[in-house]
Amino acid sequence: MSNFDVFFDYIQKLSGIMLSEDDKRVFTAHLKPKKLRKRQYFLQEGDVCKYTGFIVKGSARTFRVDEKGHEHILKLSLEDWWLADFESYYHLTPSRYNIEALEDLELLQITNAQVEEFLSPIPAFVAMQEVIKQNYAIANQNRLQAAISYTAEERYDDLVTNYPQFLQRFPLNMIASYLGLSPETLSRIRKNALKS
Amino acid sequence: MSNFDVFFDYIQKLSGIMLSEDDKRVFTAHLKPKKLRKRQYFLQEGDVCKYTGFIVKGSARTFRVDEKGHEHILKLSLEDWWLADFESYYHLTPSRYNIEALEDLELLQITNAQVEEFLSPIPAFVAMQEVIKQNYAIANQNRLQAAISYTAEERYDDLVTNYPQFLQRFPLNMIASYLGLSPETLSRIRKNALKS
DNA sequence: CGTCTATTTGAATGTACTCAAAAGCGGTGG
DNA sequence: CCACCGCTTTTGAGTACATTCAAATAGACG
Repeated sequence: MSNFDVFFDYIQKLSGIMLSEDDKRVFTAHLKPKKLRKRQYFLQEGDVCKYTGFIVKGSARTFRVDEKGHEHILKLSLEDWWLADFESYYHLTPSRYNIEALEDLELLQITNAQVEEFLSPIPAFVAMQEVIKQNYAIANQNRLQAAISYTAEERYDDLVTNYPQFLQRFPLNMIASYLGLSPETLSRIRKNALKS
Repeated sequence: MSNFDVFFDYIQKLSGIMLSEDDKRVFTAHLKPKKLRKRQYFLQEGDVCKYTGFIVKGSARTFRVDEKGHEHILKLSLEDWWLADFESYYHLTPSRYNIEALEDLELLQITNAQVEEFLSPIPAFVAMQEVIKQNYAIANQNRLQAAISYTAEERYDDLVTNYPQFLQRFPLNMIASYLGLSPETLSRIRKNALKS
């Protein structure tokens, strides 16, 4: 199955609308396949995030570096997600974030201008966008809720329940940063969790 | 200026599209004015959030009660925001949140089904929704970033800078909960801030 | 096998929390 | 108009949880 077939499946499933051959030709004409090797950067702090990329294969992290030089992971991304700093992407402002491939990445990427011009006329694409934005808003709200009112241990349990695949795919120090914890604290939480 | 005029101004400004008299008639026909007194609930935990309400006047808080009986404020809302638990609203599932008026509220409310049927054909409304969802996603991402990687003091400074109106309108114990802090800690942070 | 990185463990520190109580403030009724 | 009541905010003391720093162990990769 080609990269585009993966994408066609995804959009049809999410939108509930079948794509015509014409639709598919529009996508193949404008979505640009791109490969990144592990540790390569999709976006660097200070640059404008011109593209959003659909992840066909691989994984990435979006992180910020604070004044003390500590990295904080805001987002971990896997297959079937769109990769971008959306603030920078929509507003075309310099990004405060870095996006780095954690595994070799295969993307289908496109600019917002191209989306507006070529993809927005396709109903399945518009419907897909709706669903994505809804899911994204809900997921963020839940994570925010967890960050504000849960203890470190509850946040970890939440991750184990809701995103078990993260533990398969990402090293623990990345998970720790994603949860807003030091690696040592996560290690101790996991040790305790074994007992119960 | 009537409640609807406030809304018409808002939607025209956000969408960049003028409303026709026909458009306005659709809105007045389907957006239902609703008043809530201070301390009344717009939504109770366990209920489905059937309506979203445009806030013409007043303020509200969205909060969760944990097992220990502690309240955690997820969102503080003022004029020109839409009030709802969007997870419950879109999926029609029971909500985990309560939404309570902190000041007398004047709303224009509507169900998602009505939006789909009557409002979605109006281009200005669709454009407005786009902008709102984008802003909401960006704001949530920034807050998440702050919650994960900022200290309590940095989060407070952030609020002072980005949402100074919150300090005018909400009591400090609400602000504390919104920042994920105990009221005592916020009090001490503010005392320290005076020195510098 | 050796090097580099990730993970775990230990000890000391720090930040924010809890509990308790005092002070401040606003509204209400006498 | 003032006294009282309820609620918010502040202050103090002790505690808990997570962090930092340092070092040891374990794993992955060439």
